[in-house]
Amino acid sequence: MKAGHTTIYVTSDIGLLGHWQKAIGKSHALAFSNIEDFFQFETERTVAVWIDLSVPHLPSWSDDAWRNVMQNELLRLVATSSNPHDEQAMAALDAGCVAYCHAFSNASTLKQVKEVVDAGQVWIGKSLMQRLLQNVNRVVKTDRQSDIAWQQGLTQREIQVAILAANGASNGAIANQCKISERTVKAHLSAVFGKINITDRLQLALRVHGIQ
Amino acid sequence: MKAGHTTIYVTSDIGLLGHWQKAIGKSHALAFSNIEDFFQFETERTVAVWIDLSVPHLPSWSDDAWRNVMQNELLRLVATSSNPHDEQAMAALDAGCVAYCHAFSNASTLKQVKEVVDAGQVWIGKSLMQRLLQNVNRVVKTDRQSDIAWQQGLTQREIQVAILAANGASNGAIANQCKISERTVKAHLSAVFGKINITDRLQLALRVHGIQ
DNA sequence: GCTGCACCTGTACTTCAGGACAATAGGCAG
DNA sequence: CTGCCTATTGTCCTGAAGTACAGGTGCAGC
Repeated sequence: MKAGHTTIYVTSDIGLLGHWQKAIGKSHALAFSNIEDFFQFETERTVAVWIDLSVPHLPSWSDDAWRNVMQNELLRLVATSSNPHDEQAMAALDAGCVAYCHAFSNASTLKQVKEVVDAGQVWIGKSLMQRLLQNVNRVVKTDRQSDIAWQQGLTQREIQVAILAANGASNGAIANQCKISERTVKAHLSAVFGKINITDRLQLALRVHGIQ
Repeated sequence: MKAGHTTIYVTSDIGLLGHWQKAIGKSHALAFSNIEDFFQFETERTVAVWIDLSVPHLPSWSDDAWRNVMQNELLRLVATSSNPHDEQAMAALDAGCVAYCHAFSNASTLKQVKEVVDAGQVWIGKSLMQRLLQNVNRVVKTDRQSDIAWQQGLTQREIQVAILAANGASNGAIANQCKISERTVKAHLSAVFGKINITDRLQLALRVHGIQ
């Protein structure tokens, strides 16, 4: 096995350190038991940094200490947690970490993470990936769903008129656009109001645009 | 090197097939040059399927053919593209693929993808990861920004009244809640309308809630 | 002390939204 | 054929929204 990058382990858990050294490697590796020591560290070559997020006095990801670390092109951070959950993972990755995994993952998984990180890529688990994709979809789907939820039971014409009204068009403007009389517009809107149980076009706008 | 899972290559590009066979392996591997043949395939053991998204007649991800494939626990799909971009990647991953990479990635990268997939994890590149995280953040950040943009130049009271009005409260209701007269509510709203150059509370609602 | 600003209130008026009551016409299923 | 639904339009009326004009208070800065 080739030397790979220098590795730094940051943990105050002596058992975890042993686990890492066994799985990932001991040579070319440094170990820090507190985060301040790591922040002092300087390097001239690429370094993979394995951080146990349980380490004491870990600053917030928005802290300046992290900003400096993340701006250093030579440092690649691997966040690990003994109690992993998606929020923590997303925060870590968003801050700039290139991997997130269970601190006590089995040796082959840890080795794999190391290889992926050494190759300049990122590593995340399956469940986290699904979570991320869900978020992407939610942006689209919530929009799409609120475009259809309120329409239940409405006729095509009613929907058309409702959308225009919900976007700020006056009855007269809607009448012009739909080539019908203003009276008819009122009729359609009244029908809509009754069906979805509201009383005016502002409520309609809130429904149509998915507010409340 | 251990046998790993069976591998299936789906591509009509003979050069790509050679590249894959060289990088990932030829033994325990099948090759299909068209997608229909793959859809016919049945297995009793876990199979990693490398799909060249340039293959002809590739159905949409929402197609029933894919639904069957994705529901099969034994099949792990690796999507590859000769012209990769984030939209395609997200669509593929969302559909259920467990990896997405450049079809002609170098041998070590392809091998790494294989290992990650064999380990039951997912593999994505760095830029795509950042894209996913951006989406997560956008959900929060856009909401927050549209909460302040329209407030420029308004007094505290005006903002308070505007928010209530934008959420559907009548002038009378706002008056009660703010312990002021209905006339004053009108005055505040008129001031707001003038300052942000609109004419009625529905426009206000659209602005406040970041529509248009 | 004057000035500007935020905040508050009143009367009067115009405009528009929405409800009540009513009617006509075409399409479609039983 | 008849009842039901959709779409259309009409008039009358009420009430809310918004504007115009006019005026009150308290507070901070010059």
